[in-house]
Amino acid sequence: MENQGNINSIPEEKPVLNFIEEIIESDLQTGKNGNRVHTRFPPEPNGYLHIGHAKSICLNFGLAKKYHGKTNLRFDDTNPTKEDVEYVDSIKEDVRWLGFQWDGEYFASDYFQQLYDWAIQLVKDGKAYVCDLTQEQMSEYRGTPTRPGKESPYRNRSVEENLDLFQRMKNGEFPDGSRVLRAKIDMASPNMHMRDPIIYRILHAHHHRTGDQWCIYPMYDYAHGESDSIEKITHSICTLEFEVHRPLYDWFITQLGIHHPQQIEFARLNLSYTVMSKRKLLQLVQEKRVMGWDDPRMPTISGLRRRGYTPESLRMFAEKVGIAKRDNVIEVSFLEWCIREDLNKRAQRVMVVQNPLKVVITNYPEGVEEELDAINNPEDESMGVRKVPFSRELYIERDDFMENPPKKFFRLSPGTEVRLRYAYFITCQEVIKDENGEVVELRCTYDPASRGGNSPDGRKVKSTIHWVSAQHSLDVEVRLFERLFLKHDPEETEEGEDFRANINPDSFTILSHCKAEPFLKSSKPLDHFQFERLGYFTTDYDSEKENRLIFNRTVSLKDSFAKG
RNA sequence: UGUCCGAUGGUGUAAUUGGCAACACGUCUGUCUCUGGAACAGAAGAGUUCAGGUUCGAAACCUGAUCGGACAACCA
Repeated sequence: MENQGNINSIPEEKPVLNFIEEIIESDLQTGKNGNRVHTRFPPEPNGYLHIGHAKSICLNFGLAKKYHGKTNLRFDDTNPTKEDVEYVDSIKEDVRWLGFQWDGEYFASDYFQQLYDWAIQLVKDGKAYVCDLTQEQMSEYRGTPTRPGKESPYRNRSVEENLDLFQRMKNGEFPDGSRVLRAKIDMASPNMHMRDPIIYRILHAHHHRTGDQWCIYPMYDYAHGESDSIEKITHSICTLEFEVHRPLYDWFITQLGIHHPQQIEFARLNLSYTVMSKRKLLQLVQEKRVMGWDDPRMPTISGLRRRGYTPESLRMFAEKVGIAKRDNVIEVSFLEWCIREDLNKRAQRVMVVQNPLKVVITNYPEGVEEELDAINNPEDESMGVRKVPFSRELYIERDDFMENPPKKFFRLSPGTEVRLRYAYFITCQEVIKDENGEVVELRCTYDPASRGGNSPDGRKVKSTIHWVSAQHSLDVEVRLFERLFLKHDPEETEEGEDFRANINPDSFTILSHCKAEPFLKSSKPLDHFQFERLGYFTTDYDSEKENRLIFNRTVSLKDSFAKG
């Protein structure tokens, strides 16, 4: 680097702007919205939020924060047949948990009256009409992307007739599906969405907020832009598939002559090996193939939370994947890197043995116990130390012993000396087996002078292993989850393959013979730990319900899913 | 046989709008450590989908192609 060493020539840190920030900054410069930035996060309450929504949440709230603006939370509840209050509650909880606080909280249903009045205005202006075509006829008349559509025979009804019919639609005089209100635009438009799109449909359905007050409901395209406009949103950010809808978004607002937010599209998040379709996730829940929306295998925010992901890690992930218009597929390993990065700095270390092997220290006095100091987090001294009990009988990890070790194996084997972390050097003297030849116990000797983990003679050991004192140990249950859809990369899923193939309520590994430090007794749901050498774990909600300690593995210490 | 979008190391995003293609993750090498694929130090890796054109100069502008995506729900 030519600038090295010369402090004066170090270039100023250039802020890296994504294309949306560029639009906002340019609007700010021209004073387009009176220097206001107002975004919104507009989920439909028809399911739980997933990691893809997290990207959108971080974007919208992040932008508002960066430009000292505001962000609304708006529920796009225009289809009562799919929506429910359970979902609005979960959405609020998830957004809050992610660390964001919205300025306004609204529902599209708050605007039903205004939307209706505007529809009347469109009818009066001759820009909307009631159409009696059946669904089949309408799709026939609509044409195809390569062939223009043709006009509905009802297209030229008089304003009076339209007004009358629309009011009677509203009054519940017609059955579902019998008529719709359509915008009068252009049946020959190359953009299918401009071929006289439907504005209102008849739906005699109970709405979770407005009850039975309405039996006609606005379509997304009609309700969304207007809702943005009512809330004086400046930048309406959505995903790429709505790009084709933008002309329609603009059309309604222009016809109505109301505040005009700018719709900006960005590429949605795709995660390798992960199914993110709400419809499919709902299917898993309904078929009870998972414990619920918050099953630790689910890519939902609540599932990730229960699995031990932190808001910080998700925010870091969202920031690092960036914002662009190009389709992308992010490796799940990258998400896992983010959570390791975060947890490495803050997770309390604790020794847990997943597959215990008994070790007896033959030269350690019986009936004696002592407490040794263990560091809570080598990455963060301020987390302090704790006491770990030590006694004559211990458990170590079965994998940490090999009777006939290969060359690179430095852990315990007959005759070798290793360090018990924070404790003593021990040497394996004898291997005890059962009648099947299985190793059931090790007899070792310890060096009393190596207390704390170092020998005064400066002798080195090749390895340090973790352990727990048998009599003090806690029995805990550990759940190991795979990624949700291990073999199904959305890119590679073959046609006809069932994405639910290996998802079952109990299709994860439960280790029920784990031995842990007594320290864990006080752990509460969603506490984060690093079980030394084994990975990051979090206490499951079920611990309280079932009155025993259950831990979910958030992620292993290493990337066991590395490409290959 | 339509319209609209997009294409930059293995991955994801940049490139002050025409001026030496940068950052992060991953990969590799080394050091260190009382867990560790942690930490620390270093290296390799793209000439920007292709073919033309404009220009002193193109990832960027123009033309044509190729590949990928979106759009034909009374869903959002």
